[in-house]
Amino acid sequence: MASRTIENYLKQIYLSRPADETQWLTMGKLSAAVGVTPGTATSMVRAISDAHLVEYEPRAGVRLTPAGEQLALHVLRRHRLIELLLVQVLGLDWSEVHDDAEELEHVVSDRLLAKIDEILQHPAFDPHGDPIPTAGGVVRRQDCCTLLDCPLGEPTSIARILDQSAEFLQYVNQCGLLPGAEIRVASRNHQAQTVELMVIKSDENQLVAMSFSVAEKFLVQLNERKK
Amino acid sequence: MASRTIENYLKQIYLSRPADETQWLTMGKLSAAVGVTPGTATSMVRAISDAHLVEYEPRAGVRLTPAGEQLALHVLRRHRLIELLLVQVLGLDWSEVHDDAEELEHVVSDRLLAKIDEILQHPAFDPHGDPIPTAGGVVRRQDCCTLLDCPLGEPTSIARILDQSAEFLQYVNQCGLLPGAEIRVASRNHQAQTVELMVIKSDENQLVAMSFSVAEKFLVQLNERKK
DNA sequence: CAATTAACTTTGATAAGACAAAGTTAATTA
DNA sequence: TAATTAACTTTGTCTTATCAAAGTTAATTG
Repeated sequence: MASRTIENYLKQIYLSRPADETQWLTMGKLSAAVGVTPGTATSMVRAISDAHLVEYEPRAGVRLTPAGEQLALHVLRRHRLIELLLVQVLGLDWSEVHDDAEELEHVVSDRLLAKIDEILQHPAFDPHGDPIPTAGGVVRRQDCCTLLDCPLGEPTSIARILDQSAEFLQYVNQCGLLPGAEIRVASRNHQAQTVELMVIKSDENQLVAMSFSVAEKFLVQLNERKK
Repeated sequence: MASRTIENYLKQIYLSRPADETQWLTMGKLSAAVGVTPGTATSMVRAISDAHLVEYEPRAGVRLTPAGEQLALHVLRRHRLIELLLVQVLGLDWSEVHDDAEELEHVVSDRLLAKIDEILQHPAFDPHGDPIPTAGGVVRRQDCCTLLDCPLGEPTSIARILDQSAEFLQYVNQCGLLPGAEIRVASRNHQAQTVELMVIKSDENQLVAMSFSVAEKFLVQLNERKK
């Protein structure tokens, strides 16, 4: 079995992988994501490569093998199911569950995870809108775009928050922009680098403004979202 | 903070400590309990002793300091609250929760533990009848005796199972001897080294026989048990 | 195209935690 | 009391994971 350290590296390699699948993840980005010095990342990646979980090309970077990706997705599945459990069953605030899940994801047994999955009725998304890989290691594709490139004026809803830091999620809470929230993007100002959007609530609507860099952290859905 | 290894040593020192508080726990027993070679136990105990969590007397053994005992009780509190959560909320069988709890006890944050405690409504006992130390590190005394030395003929009930192995607990399940079960000890045969007892069920009673060595693993209550 | 620089790798050292095997104590037996 | 033995400690080595600092590559810039 892969150590918790290796599980962490694989997860970060997966999460930080470049959009273009032919590209390598550079060691600089990986070491930053894992939180170790570049030299440490190099030697760990060499070891993980010996176990055929990643391909490593010196001075180019690192890339998951199919086996490594499966392992990464299992870790991610654990992480996201646990987050949902903490929110839905234990009643923790969704802005606070990330750190606990980060630890728990490495110790929860398959048996326990199956039970959690069952209790939550095989959910497809975690509290931040991140897709939960299936037990078979398949990620359902989400048809999403960010608040920067979605159509203006059309009613849509928040699907996913990409920044999981507690502070940011508390801001998201205040704005009422949690996954599922109904919104309409009112305008974009390229000079001011801001987006204005309407949050549609049952009682009253609310206008929210944010910078482009923040708007990028919100994904909105294009098609109907299942479950 | 104490490492997970140290937490484990402290927990085992607590659980294996001799009944007489002036006695030392020998290194042989400790190494067996932790599952390491004697030499490893010696060097770890030296390190833990440097941190003032235990007293160590070469060739005599080891004993918790007040600080070490508090830490041990916190680990035990986590373990037992987690076991109860897994049984009551996640619906796992009580014979299967020990191993998961063994891992989870080292990673659950104080915040999460407080939430678990709240959801379970501040329980006093885990599924095996083991007392859950309070957040302040106090263990409620149980007034118990084993099936070997409790009075004959009197109605009483099972309070606690001392053997937590899955196989044994499955046997306990079959006999219907879980904590809370109403029983009456019918007879003891010192020649055959067996105890016979009546398990009082709503529909019908059942006679169960077991050896002295197994009877010792059951504690029955003397006074009324709270909560 | 030489000099600079950013990114990466290598090297050497360290800490935690473990084992095997050799060495030591102290109790038991003869 | 000498020999034996069980229990414990010491010593040396290993693995995993880390850092700091020195060395290397390759891209950028003047």
